[in-house]
Amino acid sequence: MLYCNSMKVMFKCLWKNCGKVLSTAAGIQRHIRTIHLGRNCDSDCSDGEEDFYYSEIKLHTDLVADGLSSLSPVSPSILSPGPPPPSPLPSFNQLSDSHRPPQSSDVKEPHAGGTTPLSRSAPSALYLIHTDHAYQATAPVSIPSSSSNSSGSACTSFTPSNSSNFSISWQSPPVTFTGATVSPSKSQGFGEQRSQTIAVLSSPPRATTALSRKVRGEGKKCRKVYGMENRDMWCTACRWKKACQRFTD
DNA sequence: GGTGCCGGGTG
DNA sequence: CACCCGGCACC
Ligand SMILES: [Zn+2]
Repeated sequence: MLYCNSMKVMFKCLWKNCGKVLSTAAGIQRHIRTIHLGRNCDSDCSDGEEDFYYSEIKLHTDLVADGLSSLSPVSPSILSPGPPPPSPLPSFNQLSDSHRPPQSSDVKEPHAGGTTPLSRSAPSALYLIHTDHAYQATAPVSIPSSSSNSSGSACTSFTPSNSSNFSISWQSPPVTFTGATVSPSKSQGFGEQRSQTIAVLSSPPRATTALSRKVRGEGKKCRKVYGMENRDMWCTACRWKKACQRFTD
């Protein structure tokens, strides 16, 4: 067994890019009420909604310097409603801001080469890094050059309208290989080359799942947080079955 | 089977 | 545009 004498409980805001960490539950609740929910209630008019927007994290005070490997976010709905332990512990908010490799200047991740499948297993280790938008842009930025226009404009103008979000959405190309060019002429005569073992031989079974479909986000989204019965509390994107825009992880 | 969400549909 | 849903990959 470990001698985990010194353990600390913090509360992390789950709102979009906030990531604020406070040491008391009352503090994070007030933060969420005033900042995100926009309520100017004085103290205790909590209808419990702000409980959805933060999570409790435990961390050892020893390992906090380098490890940060023992952080287990648990749902705050079961935490004791009693008064939180009075331990201010300030200046702990952005602990992981200077923890990035100095190489990535603009791009989200270094992401070597184009053809490496980048089999990233056990992603929970770097979940705590909490980059601003470490999300979408898991695909190489090389235009697949399919359907090249007749005019020879080689340089692909990207039109960097807003540097906020550009979605490449590298979908797998339509590989519906049906054997040969189906000729719809019904009077083919007699040679109806019916079946010649239509085995789609050019479709790898595991077509790099990391790239094909954006590797679904980790954290809970509105649907799981609020539940089906509270659907009107979801964000609009979740209601329309689009990518959640409240809990972007 | 539940969940996140892309693509496509409707007004 | 807002809004909804089928279907799919992922747990
Ligand atoms: Zn949402």
